[in-house]
Amino acid sequence: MKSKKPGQAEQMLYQFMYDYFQENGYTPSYQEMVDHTRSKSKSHVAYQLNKLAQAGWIERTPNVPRAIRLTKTLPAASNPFAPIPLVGVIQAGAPIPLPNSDFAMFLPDDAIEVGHMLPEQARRKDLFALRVKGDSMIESNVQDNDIVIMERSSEARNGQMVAAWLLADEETTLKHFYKEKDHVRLEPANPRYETKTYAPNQIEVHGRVLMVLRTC
Amino acid sequence: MKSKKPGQAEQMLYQFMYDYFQENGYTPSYQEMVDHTRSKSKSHVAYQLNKLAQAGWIERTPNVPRAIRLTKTLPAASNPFAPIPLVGVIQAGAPIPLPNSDFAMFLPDDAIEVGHMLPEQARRKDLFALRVKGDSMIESNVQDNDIVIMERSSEARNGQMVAAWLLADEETTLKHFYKEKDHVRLEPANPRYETKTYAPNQIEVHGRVLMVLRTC
DNA sequence: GACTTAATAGAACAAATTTTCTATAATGTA
DNA sequence: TACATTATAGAAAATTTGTTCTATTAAGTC
Repeated sequence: MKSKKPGQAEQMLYQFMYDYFQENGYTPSYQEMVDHTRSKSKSHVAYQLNKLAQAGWIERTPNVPRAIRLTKTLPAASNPFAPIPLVGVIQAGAPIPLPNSDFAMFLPDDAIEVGHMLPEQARRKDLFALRVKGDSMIESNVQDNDIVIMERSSEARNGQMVAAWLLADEETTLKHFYKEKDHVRLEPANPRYETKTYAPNQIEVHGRVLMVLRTC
Repeated sequence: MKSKKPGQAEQMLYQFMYDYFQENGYTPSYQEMVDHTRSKSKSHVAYQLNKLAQAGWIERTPNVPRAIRLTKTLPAASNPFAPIPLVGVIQAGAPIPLPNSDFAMFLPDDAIEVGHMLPEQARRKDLFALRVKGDSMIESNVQDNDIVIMERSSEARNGQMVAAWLLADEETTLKHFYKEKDHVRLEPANPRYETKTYAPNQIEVHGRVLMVLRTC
């Protein structure tokens, strides 16, 4: 398993593929790579792609045109205002399943989009946002329809507001987190809802709230 | 120009393409669509794709395999915690060009990611986030390295904090916006920086700040 | 019901794309 | 220097893929 880092040539190839994908929504063909990089043969492109694959930068499906997955994220060299889709709900009251995986109703003339952008940074975080449904956190200043910005994290300290995945119910819920001797307590901030406890292996913390965003 | 809405069959086809793309990073071939939808011929798939294209749901590049762009966003039917890359900087001090379009150094072992999610919502907004560089907004409680969550908007009211694109410099800057009789004033909140005025056609407002996020 | 239009298949075709193979230059190494 | 390894080309071959054409069925319409 010799997986050296890609050389400069491969990096440039990757950059080209990245920009191309950003621009077109699909990856370039080998010929196009030849036309836009220093490589002058498709076989050489294949050669370089093998290296990128070995290094874990890309994933390919053999024999399928334009089936390259770019796994390394690059800062957008193009329009920093490019919008990105934004979907998802989290339950703050009685938990309900979020992703309505059934067909039927999905069609989004009304898809919200959230552009985004952030640069490389020393202490990078893995952030995500959820729209809150339910009012169980109402006393923590989180209301129905708010958006919570969260840091992805599988751990939490007591008192923090977390997004927790309930294994048994296959649902996500937004609650205050308290770890006790042999169980985990998830406590809503609204006295109308009850506090529940779970075995530690019955919940997964997915992230903790960094900030609340009210889109009004 | 008869662009009726896609029927249920086309919608299902779109859903399949969407899920497929979500899963594989590239769109399916016509044959694969035949295999996974009710259509039993590639020509029929092409027929349906034409409708989707007419309706503005997809964009295709003729004669290019798997070159379908899905323009409608669907709620993620899968993992709502899927991370999304997050890149971009905005200048709050003396403007600097943001996207370092040059090659050389981009390679982001340190790409920040911001997962996201939001559902369909009545009053949907087009949001995006920027990392702030510079300290010109320091008195408005926006510091270097902060992230501002913004609403995309080409208009702004006086006093709002906006991301403005300076046409002459091809740079984006974060300032307070004031429209006056025949020019626009962009005012930093830090007295160490000067207020500048621009002809209305020399700046483009791209969005206004909804919220500040400190990732510390 | 007669007739026009839309929806659906199937097969043949033309085109684009990835692989493979062979060959040559460049580079490193003992 | 001799030798092995890595980089680079070129062209042919094998696949995969989108397109076109013809036919058949279903659906609307007067």
